[in-house]
Amino acid sequence: MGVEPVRQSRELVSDARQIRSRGALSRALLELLEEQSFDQLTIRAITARAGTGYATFFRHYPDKEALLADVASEEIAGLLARTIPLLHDINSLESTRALCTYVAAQRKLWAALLTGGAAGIVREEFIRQARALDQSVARPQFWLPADLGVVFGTGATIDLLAWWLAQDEVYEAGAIAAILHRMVIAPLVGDSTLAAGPV
Amino acid sequence: MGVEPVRQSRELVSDARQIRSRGALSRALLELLEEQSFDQLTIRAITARAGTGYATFFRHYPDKEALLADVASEEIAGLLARTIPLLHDINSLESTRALCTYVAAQRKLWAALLTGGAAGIVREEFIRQARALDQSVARPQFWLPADLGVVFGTGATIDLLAWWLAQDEVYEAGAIAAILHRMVIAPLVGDSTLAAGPV
Amino acid sequence: MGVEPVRQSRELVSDARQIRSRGALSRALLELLEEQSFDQLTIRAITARAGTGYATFFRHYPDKEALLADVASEEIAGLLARTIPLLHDINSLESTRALCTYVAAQRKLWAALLTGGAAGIVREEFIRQARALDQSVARPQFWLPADLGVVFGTGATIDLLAWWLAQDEVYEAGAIAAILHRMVIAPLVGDSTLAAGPV
Amino acid sequence: MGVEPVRQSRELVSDARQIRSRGALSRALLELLEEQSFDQLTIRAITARAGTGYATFFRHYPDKEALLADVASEEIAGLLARTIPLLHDINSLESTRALCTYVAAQRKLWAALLTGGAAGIVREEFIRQARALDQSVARPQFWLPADLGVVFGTGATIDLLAWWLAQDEVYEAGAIAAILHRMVIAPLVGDSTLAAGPV
DNA sequence: CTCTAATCGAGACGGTACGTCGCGTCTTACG
DNA sequence: CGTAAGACGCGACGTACCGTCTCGATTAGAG
Repeated sequence: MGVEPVRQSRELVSDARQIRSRGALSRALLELLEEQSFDQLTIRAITARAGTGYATFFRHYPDKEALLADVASEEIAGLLARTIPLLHDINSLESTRALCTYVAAQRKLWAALLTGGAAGIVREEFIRQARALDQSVARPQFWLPADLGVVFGTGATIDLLAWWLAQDEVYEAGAIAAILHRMVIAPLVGDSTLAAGPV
Repeated sequence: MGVEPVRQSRELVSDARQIRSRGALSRALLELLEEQSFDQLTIRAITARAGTGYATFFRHYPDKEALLADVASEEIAGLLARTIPLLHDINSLESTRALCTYVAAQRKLWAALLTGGAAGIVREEFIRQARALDQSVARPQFWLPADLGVVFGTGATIDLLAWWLAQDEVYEAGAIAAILHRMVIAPLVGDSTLAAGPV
Repeated sequence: MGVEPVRQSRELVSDARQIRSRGALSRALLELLEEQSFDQLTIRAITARAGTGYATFFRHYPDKEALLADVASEEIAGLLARTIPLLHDINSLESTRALCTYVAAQRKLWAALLTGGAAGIVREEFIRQARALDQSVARPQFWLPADLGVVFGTGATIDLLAWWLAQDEVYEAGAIAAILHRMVIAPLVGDSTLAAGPV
Repeated sequence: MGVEPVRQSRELVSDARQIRSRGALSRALLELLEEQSFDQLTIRAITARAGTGYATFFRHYPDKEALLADVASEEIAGLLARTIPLLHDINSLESTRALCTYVAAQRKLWAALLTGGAAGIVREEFIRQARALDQSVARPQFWLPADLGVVFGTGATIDLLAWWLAQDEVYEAGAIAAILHRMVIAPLVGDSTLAAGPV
């Protein structure tokens, strides 16, 4: 009877109506996150903003968190995949600059995710995913516990990017990359030359 | 009628019963935060755990957040007061060690606040208070925006302490202080000797 | 677009598929009425039982009630046409026996209608139709309001038949006819001989 | 937490607020039953009419049926207690008249219960309760199955009373009692004199 | 025997009532 | 007569079913 199992993945949906509904809900969520915190955000408010029926929400997602995950999870994975390698690159400063440029290219999305009402949740999801990756890749220093390295590196990077995206006067990606590298990446990889030198 | 204006501050309370109720509620909150997230914590659960009447809660606090603030706000201010000066001390490593020792002395409280269900809120409150302090004191480097310095320094310190308190095998305060200094404090104050050298 | 006007009457349908769908829905309704009440019966359950698509239901009937009416209305009219004349027959006992024999011949159908989950609705439809007939035919006694005679006669007859059909050990049609005649028909037509005498 | 067990019985309630709420809900139910059927009656509509909050309904009754039972169950038992003895009284006509007078005295209540939207349910509850009573008391005739006697007697009596209460021009209790006695009671007890004679 | 239009299944959708839960206010009965 | 216990109005929750709608995929029956 009232089965209607929730579709798991975004791409497996072909029906045009479903695509429309999901798009509307995602857009509504990002819009509302600019105004209020994720916790005090109502599913009713999301569906109202999206222009869909209330029950339609549950035909796609079991709860608010699932919608956020659908919006953010892959983006987070994508960004993480570009962050972890920073620690091994020969020229880590150049790579850091590439990372910032990538974020700047999707500035609107990342501003919503990192400075909006879901910032805390997105931040935790970042760290959760980072910890789940093979930690051996993230062990740059013998005196630093690997897990702490991951938590510190990921958290500090997110904080720095979030601060950047929250500014009205836009710093250039290069400037932020320099700071990010000097404050976070270099201490992790032990790149003393750059860490100590001028920018 | 049902006027009963809520008492604003903790010290203005003299009645023995009020002190008892507030203590019970605070203790109940900290206990419950070890089990579940702050958001999904109900006032009914807090009062049940505290052994007080449901309505009694509202005679002391307007809502959950107020109770948390009452428990955490001053502690946060106290810890912050010990953190900011790190950036100006001649011997910042020594000061960092003092900070970690202080936290270790109140390990139970800080574990509840920094690793429990309210961790996110407490973290944000830390940063909020830090930003509100005179930022001039926190400008160690010309190439680093002052506000970003505060956000980065505070956030990274909290993350590091939270990670430490979440470990079962207890690292010594000195070891953590060394890491904290090398990863966060030194880069902020430009203490290149320590930052670059081995530990 | 979605015009597809609902067919009003049963006989105007020629397409084999429509006949099949309607038959399946009718059968499903009667089956389900043996298990639960008409009210708590959902259209989804009917179509599932019938093996038809959900929307197909609405291509034939505007709502649940219409399906029930399609199944029951003509049967009710047919039975009523055999009941009313009882009141004028010379030999009313013989006619009553004929009525019961007729019901027994369609026992399965009438058991579903009179003892199943739609019993109340079918009963009211009986009385509604009986009242709509010319009431002059039903005025056997000067001291009895005609409308009351119809209501009493129809209602009591239905109740008696329903009780009969609900019994596991099957009373013979003749025995029920005797009781029906003695308790309902005779008092209505003033047949004092039979009403007062022993059976 | 959300315990608040529903109070079972009407009299065990002492709190003035509960009494007020229950009264308002009962009154609202009876009012609305004059306008529409019980099934299509919404709990929201009942609470709206009663002027209470929606959730308050469930603090007193688990569902619509329970409210109806609270309103009707004892009244039904009371009326039944006056109906069954009719079959044994020496002077059954006199007793029948007393029954009708009793109903007339509470005309408003019984009109709501027997002619309103819950008529079918109330009727079934009448028969259910009657069947549950010791059936030996209701066996007046050897040729009539006891259970059928109960069903017929109760059902026919209710129908007759319902018809009476539905009339605008009010028949006198005595006139209805005469008809009820002649059509239902006399045939059941075999009182041939009255059944055949004039009124 | 084909081909065209009616009918079908499947099920997403906007609605709305359900019954539950927690909030914060206000009343009551009890100690 | 002050306080705990808890009833209340409110509103969001997640579920179920309604009746409408759009999709192809058959499949009948007219030509």
